[in-house]
Amino acid sequence: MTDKKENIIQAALELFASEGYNAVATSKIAKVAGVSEGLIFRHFENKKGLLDAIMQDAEIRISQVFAPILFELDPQKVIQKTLELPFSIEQKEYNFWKLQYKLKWEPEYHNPRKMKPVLDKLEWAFAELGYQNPPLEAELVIYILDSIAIAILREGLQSQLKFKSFLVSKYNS
Amino acid sequence: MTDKKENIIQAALELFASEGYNAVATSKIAKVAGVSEGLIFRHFENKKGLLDAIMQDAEIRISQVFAPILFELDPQKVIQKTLELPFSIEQKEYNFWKLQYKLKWEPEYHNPRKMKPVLDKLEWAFAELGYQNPPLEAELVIYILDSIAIAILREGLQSQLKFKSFLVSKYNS
Amino acid sequence: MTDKKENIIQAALELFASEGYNAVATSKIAKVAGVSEGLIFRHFENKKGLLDAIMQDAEIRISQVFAPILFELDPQKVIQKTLELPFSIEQKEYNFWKLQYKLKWEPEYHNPRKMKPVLDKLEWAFAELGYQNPPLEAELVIYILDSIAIAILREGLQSQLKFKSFLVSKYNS
Amino acid sequence: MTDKKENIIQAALELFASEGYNAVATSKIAKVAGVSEGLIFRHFENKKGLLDAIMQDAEIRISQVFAPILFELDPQKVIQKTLELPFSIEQKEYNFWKLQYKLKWEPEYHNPRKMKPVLDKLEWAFAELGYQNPPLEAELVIYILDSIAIAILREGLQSQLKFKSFLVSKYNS
DNA sequence: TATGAATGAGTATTCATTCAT
DNA sequence: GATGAATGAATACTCATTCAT
Repeated sequence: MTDKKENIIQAALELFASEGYNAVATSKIAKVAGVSEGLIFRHFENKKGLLDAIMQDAEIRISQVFAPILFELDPQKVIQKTLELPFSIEQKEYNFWKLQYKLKWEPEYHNPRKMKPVLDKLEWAFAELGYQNPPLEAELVIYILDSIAIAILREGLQSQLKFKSFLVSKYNS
Repeated sequence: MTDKKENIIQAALELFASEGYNAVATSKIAKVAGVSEGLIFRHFENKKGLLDAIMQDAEIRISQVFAPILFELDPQKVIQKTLELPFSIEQKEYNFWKLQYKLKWEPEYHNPRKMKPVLDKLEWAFAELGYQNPPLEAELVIYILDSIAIAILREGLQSQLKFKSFLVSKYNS
Repeated sequence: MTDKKENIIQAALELFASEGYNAVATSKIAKVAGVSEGLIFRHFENKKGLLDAIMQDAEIRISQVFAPILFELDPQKVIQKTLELPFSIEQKEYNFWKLQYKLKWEPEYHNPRKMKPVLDKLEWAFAELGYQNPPLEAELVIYILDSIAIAILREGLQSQLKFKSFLVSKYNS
Repeated sequence: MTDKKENIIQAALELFASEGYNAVATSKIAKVAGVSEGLIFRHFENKKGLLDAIMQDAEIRISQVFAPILFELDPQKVIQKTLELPFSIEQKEYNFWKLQYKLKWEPEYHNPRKMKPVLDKLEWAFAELGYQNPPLEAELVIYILDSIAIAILREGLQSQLKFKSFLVSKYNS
């Protein structure tokens, strides 16, 4: 990928995340990316195509984040690693995740499939540990983590750190 | 409030909730409301003023939803009533709540103060019941309920009903 | 004329004079006049009708200003009284005169007929006093006075007072 | 400057001069200029920015008109050349000058500084020729010329030609 | 690949005017 | 006479997109 194309994607990610897809003009993306407006449309079919490209990148990044959990064989550690997920988001990835969460409201971009492997693994872990209702326990953990992730993205990591050990001990049988 | 002003608010609420504030043209609001576009600006200073009016109404509605919890004196019932909140959202209020959750990403409209009374009451309840960390328990419940509410708004009540008894029994000491 | 109608005319005169006819919204006139916007259109056919009414009033006021000159029999005094005209505009009439001068650019409102009597009288005076080219002398005086009046309206009387005696002595044979 | 940008300026100058800044819609400017309305706002920040661009061009044009007077060394000729100014306005520059005079009523655009050099030169000329009150004589000449220029712009050169020799002989000591 | 001028449909907003009360 | 809600056409301005270079 050329430098400029990458610039466009970075600028768009930043702007879409902070101001929202609709609120960002392609002219602004071009300015922030330091390229001509026309170039956006040479690299991407249209504005939506640019968003799609960003979201496609996402799938890969997300699966990389999940990999260590999926390869984990100790059920207790599966749960612990999952619980630690939101606390390990790097600052430079905030925009990326903000956009993911904002777009959850657009049916087109909300595909729960992305979480399915983690959900399954969690379910397996809870089953292994003898929990009564593994599927719901697993889903609940995801819910909790979503809310914490959103809070971190909005208010910063510090504000939520208190939950880290709290949750870990809560799920330590 | 005149009929037409109310029409505008209803149309705007519906459209803002489903398509997002920025994505909705005032001309569309007018058409859906069955009024002239100009009337929107006689009643509200500008498009944002219309959103503000909607969100101001919200504060009242929200406090009405919370009232029964705040007046509850039995700690166990406080928790139970709170847990039941998302499952009792009426269909006709979906738009209203969708908008609330979507706008959480706009700092201007996300004021956690709205939840503070419930949070305090929950904390009190957990303390009464001898939980080790009442503040975090309380906040965690809110997080869970937020996620469930969002899921209900997106996928319907049916998809989440399974959580109702699951949560109630989980918090039944 | 009712109070409110008069209010409208006063407000319109003030606003038209200071901001220009096109730049003033009828809603603003109504607000300044302290009446409903609808009332403007009950009293005047439309916005232009309001301007016309103002300009019709003008004709009368202007002829009153000119009367003392037209009745003067001493040619020297005719000239002197004319020269003193712009210096005797009362502050509260500034808006009125500003509007007159601004509208000179609209052919519809610039009618040189208004000045004709004064011009004729001046011409007669210059002829009486043996000037070589009375018509041009007369017209020149009007030109000078117009420029001075405009300067006074724009910058205040003080800035132009120096011209008063200068002109009087210049035309004192 | 591209062709189209120049077209816009020409169309705007023409329309602003004849109908007034506020009375001209940007859509009309675009139509007369033969460009899309959007282009106006690519080249100029907004409607006022277009006016500003026109008025900036003006400063240059005006100083070019004044140059021959400022370089003149014979005081008598300084006066004569000044007196001839309004009679030498070319027809194709009428719009330009109309706009200058119309905008004199907007404090933002009326800057007397533009005339200062000519005024100073005139004052010097009158002093050289032994006039009693050179500053006022100079200012008076400018006043007369303004009125004549306005009359020419409104009624055509023919109507005012009679003043040319009249004034020249008046100021020929 | 990259630019930047240009477009045309669309956007929020204003405004003169109407009308029921 | 007077109000104020309501309209619809117009206005300044924006934006995604195209295209010649």
